Order: sequence, then structure tokens, then C-alpha cells
Amino acid sequence: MTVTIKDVAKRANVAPSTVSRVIADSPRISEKTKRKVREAMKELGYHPNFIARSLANQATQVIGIVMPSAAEQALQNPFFPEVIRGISKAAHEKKYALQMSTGEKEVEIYEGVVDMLQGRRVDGVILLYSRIDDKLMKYLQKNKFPFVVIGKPHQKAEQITHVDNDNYLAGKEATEYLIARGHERIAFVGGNKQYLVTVDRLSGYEAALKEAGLPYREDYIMHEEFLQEGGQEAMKELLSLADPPTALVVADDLMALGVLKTLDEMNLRVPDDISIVSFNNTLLAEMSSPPLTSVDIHIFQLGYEATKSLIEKISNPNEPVKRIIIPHRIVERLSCGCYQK
Amino acid sequence: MTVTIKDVAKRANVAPSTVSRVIADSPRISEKTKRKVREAMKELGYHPNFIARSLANQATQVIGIVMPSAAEQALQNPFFPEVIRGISKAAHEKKYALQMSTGEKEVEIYEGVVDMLQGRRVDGVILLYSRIDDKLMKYLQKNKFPFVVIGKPHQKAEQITHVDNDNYLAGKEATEYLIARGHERIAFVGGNKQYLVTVDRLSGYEAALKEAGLPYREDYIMHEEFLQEGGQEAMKELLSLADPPTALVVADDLMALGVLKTLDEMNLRVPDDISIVSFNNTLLAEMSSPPLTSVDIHIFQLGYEATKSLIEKISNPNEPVKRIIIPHRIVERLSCGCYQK
DNA sequence: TTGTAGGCGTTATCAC
DNA sequence: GTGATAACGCCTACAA
Repeated sequence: MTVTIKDVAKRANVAPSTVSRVIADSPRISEKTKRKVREAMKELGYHPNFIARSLANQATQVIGIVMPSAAEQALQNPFFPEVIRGISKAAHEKKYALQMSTGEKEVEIYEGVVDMLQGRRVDGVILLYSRIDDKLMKYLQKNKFPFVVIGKPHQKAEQITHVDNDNYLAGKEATEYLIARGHERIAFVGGNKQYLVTVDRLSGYEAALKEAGLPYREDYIMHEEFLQEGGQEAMKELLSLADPPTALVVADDLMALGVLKTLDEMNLRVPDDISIVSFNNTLLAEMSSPPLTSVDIHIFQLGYEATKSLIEKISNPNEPVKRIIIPHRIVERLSCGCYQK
Repeated sequence: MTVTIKDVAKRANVAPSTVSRVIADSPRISEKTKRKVREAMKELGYHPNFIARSLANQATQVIGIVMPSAAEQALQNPFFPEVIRGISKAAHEKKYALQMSTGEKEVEIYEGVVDMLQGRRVDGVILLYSRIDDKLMKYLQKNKFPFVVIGKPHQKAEQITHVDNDNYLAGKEATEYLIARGHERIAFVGGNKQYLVTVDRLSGYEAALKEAGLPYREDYIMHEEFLQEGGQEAMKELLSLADPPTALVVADDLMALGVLKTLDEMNLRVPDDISIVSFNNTLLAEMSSPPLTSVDIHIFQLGYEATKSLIEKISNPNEPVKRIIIPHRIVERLSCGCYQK
């Protein structure tokens, strides 16, 4: 049925191994037989069977992408398509294929990835998140599977290749940006505290307040999902406070969108009544009304670099651990105003 | 190193074939040995090797996703993450994994997919687009590879399982919507005419004009890329006309965004100066200023149904050809006004 | 430079 | 019910 290496061999009057060598373009084969074999391949319409090759090679040339939650949910946030764009570019350059995890709950994802790796479907994986005490990450490390994480590993970060932003600094700068505009009651709206991004940006926020001699208030700290609904929830709670904030550091554009929505419903205006600095600088930040001042973290590059590092690691298991910090920068738009008492 | 079926067999004092049967939960194995074998698997931490299994089975339980262009580019349009969400859900339900094509140019994609299939990396593919005279589609058909397309196949649509909207009708309704509001100079901004979506929506547009006794003007028809830039280009051209349109049917939200951008730069207001009906009803439509009246084509469902159909086809090659039409509906927002002479 | 043979980890077809 | 054994398609020593 399907034409195999043997068929080609017969046709070209050589041994299967010779064909195999031609495929690998081995220098030990004469140009003449190479030509002959290649011609036979053309004539028969031969295509190498990756699966068979993978089995023999113990390598698949496939990289696994692991999302923090069901793709179904994660992909709602433009962060993910954007990282995947970067990943895709780098993978393509090195001729790697991409496979996506598809699990709903955390355990399912965990098992899915374990199967992916143990089942030798992929040569390595990229974690598109980093959370505290992550079972999966520990597993990967223990079993010495090639992987890189986008974000900062919770523990043993010096032993795990990762690509991250300086989220502490970014959080600090975002906050300082608001402080510089006279704000004193600044709230923080972030994702789940399990995520390192949240933790880091929050500490940056905290540091900025401290340096400015402003009080750190528990009731100004919100943790919600990285979705619009999360932002809405957070904003509602903040507005129910006796003295609501005059400015917000929001850790994600999509969340910020939710924040804007709630503010709009409450007839509050941005930046007149409340200022916002957001994160990610996705298209959403540009499009919202008002457009959001947002910290560009270069998502694409995050994915691109992570993939390059992973591939290096796959091809050379002794590759030293790397830590790559992608620069960030605040992109000013219209969501911040000066606070006037 | 890695624990195989043989190791398990030894440990459980059975033959490898028995272990294999236990994995497949064959009814011909006694509960007692099953228990014994399963215990051995636990103890040794056995994980089946998918690759080996695939080779023996001639099936991978992986579905390939084929985008119209480099993922790097396509993923900029929220349409794609959204279909993938649907695909991911259905795939997960049936325990299929997902692999993405990663090619830049059309030829590269073509070859990538051919390799995917011939290399037996995937059991079937989903084309996330449909274009005229598509080489790849012909290839798939000729070689009888399981595939489904999202969109309407150009030729032999009755022989190809596909999931689509009634884009003709949708285009017609969108146009009628504007006509009903008094507009007579209505332009069409679509994607490349190679794409069937574009063609279909355009014919719907044309039909609506005809029925209303309005002239069809070549200079009101724009074909650009499905990106913001495309919308900007189109709008610029339209505005350079002696008598620019008072309303637009734009075949994609992201393009519509570009349109809005250009209009804004020109100090034209929507809907006061120009009305817009867009397509896809992504988050962008909701967020833009003004929010766009947009035709919801239920992207998620498109992906979900396509995947279910593909999996059926993979498991049963004799599955009859299917054509699934996903309903659409216009979601009214603030981008349309009445035309007053 | 090329051929032979064994192995990669499973499944499937026979036997017993 | 369970055990050999031969595929699946390719790669890679080892020979020649």
C-alpha cells in the first residue's frame, strides 16, 4: 500500500539501509547512487514515515505547548495566541512541529502532558505559565524532560531554563507611573496568586508604594481570573469600598477591559475619575475606550525565545540552564490622568 | 531505561502480548491477571509508548490543524484562536491531540501538511479556510486522506465534508440591514477573492443590491488582507472616490477595526458619516468605538462541529459526506445609522 | 561505498 | 485465557 523505504530500495537496486542513508544525506554515499535513489523516490512518490523514524530515533521533532488551563478557556485571552505566534515562528525555523495540550482540569492537563512525554509524542514542552508548587513542573524536572517555562519558576529557578519579564520591576514602574501623577489610593488587580506573574507584579506594586511612603492596603488587592469577568468582579468590589481607589494597576488587558466595563456601568470615567495602567499591550489596550496605557511585555518574543531555548536543550541535553529576561516598556495612552484633590 | 511492555510482562510473569491485551482491556483476559498486570504497571511506572503504538496501529489519535497562512500571521486575527477553541474542545472529548501546521508560504504549508499526513503524524486534518482551486484540498481528496474543511469547498462540495455558514445569506442580510436604513451607496470590504467566504458574502451583497434596485459598482468592492491594515487600505481607497459610500459591509471585525482607524484619522464619524456592518462578532466588535454591529457566525461551533465530523470520519472511513451549516445572526450595536440625504 | 541484521515498543495473528 | 512470533517502517552498528 504505502510506499516504504524497501520499495524504493528495490526500485533503485540498493539495500534499504542505503535508502535510509540517502534520506539522511549521508556523506558516505556516492553521488551517483544518491541520484539513483532519489529518482526512485520521486517515481514512487515516497514519503518518509515520521512515526517509524521517531520510534527508531527516539525523537519526534515535535514540541508540546502546555497552557495553564483548558485551551478552550485560555485562548480567550489574547496573550496565548500571541505567545503561540512566537513559538510557531521559532518552531518553524527549526522544523519542529507543534502539539497542544488539551485538558480541562489541572489534573487532566498534568496527565495529558505526562502521557505526551512518556508516550514520546513530543521531545519537550513549553509551559506557558508558572505557578507556585506546580506538580507538573516538579515532575518534568525529576524526570529530566526537556522543558522551558515562560514565567519565573517558583522554586529552583536557577535550575530551570525560563523566559520571563522582570515583572517585579514592571509592576513597580507601572505603580510609580501612577504615583508620579499624584495618585495615592492605588489598587492592584491581578490574577490568581498562585501565578508567579501575579506575585511578582504585586511585589513591585508594593515596593513602589513603600518607597513613596504610601500605605499598603489589603482591601486594595484583588485576585481574579485573567478574563473580562475577573476585571468586572474586582472593580465592583473596589467600588464598594468606603474610599475607593483613584487609580488601578491591572495585570492584564483583558481584565482591564472588564474593569472598564464595570466603570462604564457605574458611570465613572477613565481617566477623569479613575486612572488605569494595564499589562500586555495587546490589541485590546489599543482599542478600548479609552485606549489603555499598558506595559508591553513583548509576548511574541517570550514565545520565540522560549522555543529557541527549548530546541537547543533538546538537541544538546547538556546545554546550560538559561534565564532570559525580555524587556518591557510602558506604552502611554489615554487611561491615566493626574489626581487632583 | 524506559520501562516497556516487556518489563511489565516479566514483572507480572506473563507474556508481552498479555500486557498489551490488558492495556486494551481485552475481555479475553481474566480479571485476575489483569489485576496482576496492572499492579506491575503501577509498580514500574509504566507508560505506553504512543509512537510504537501508532506504528503498529497505523493511527496516531492526532488531528492536524491547517491555517491559511503562517500561524504567525493568521493568529493575529481572533477568528483563529476562536476556532481552535472549538476544535480543542471536541478533540479533548474524543481524546485526540492537536497538531498545528507551521509553514510560511503556501507551498511550505502544502508540503508541511503532505508530510504530516504521509508521515503518518496525524490521522486527519481540518482546513481552517477554503480557497479557490486549492492544491492542498485536491491532494487530500485524491489521496483519500480524512479531512474536513471549515468553509465551502470550491469544487465538488458535495463530496467533501465541510462546516460552513450560509455566507451568501449572511452577506445579503448584512447588506439589507443597511439598505433598510436608507443607504444607497454601500461598499463591500472583503478578503482575498480566492477565499470562498469572500466570494459568498460578496454574492449575497450583490443580490441584496440587485433586489433593492441599487447599482453594483466595481469601485465599491475592495479586497484586502484579513487584518487591520487591510481595512485601512480599503477605506483609504474608498474615501478617495468622487462619491464615497455612506455604508460598508466589512467581512471581518479586524478589518473593520482598520476601517474605523482610517475613518478616525479622516475625522469621519461612525455612524453619523458612515455606517458599518461587520462580520464575526469577536470581542473586537464589542470593544471598538463605536461598537460594531456584526454578524455572529459562531466561530467556536464551526470548529467544534468540524472536529466532531473529522473524528467520525477517521473512525469510520465510510461515513457519508456531511455538510453542516452553522446559523448566523446579526448582533446590533452602534455602528449603523440611518442615511439622510 | 554499500549490504546484513537486529532493534525501537506495540499490536495482531496464530497456535496451544 | 495466554504465549510465541511476525509485522509496523526506519535507523545503525557491524560486516564486507
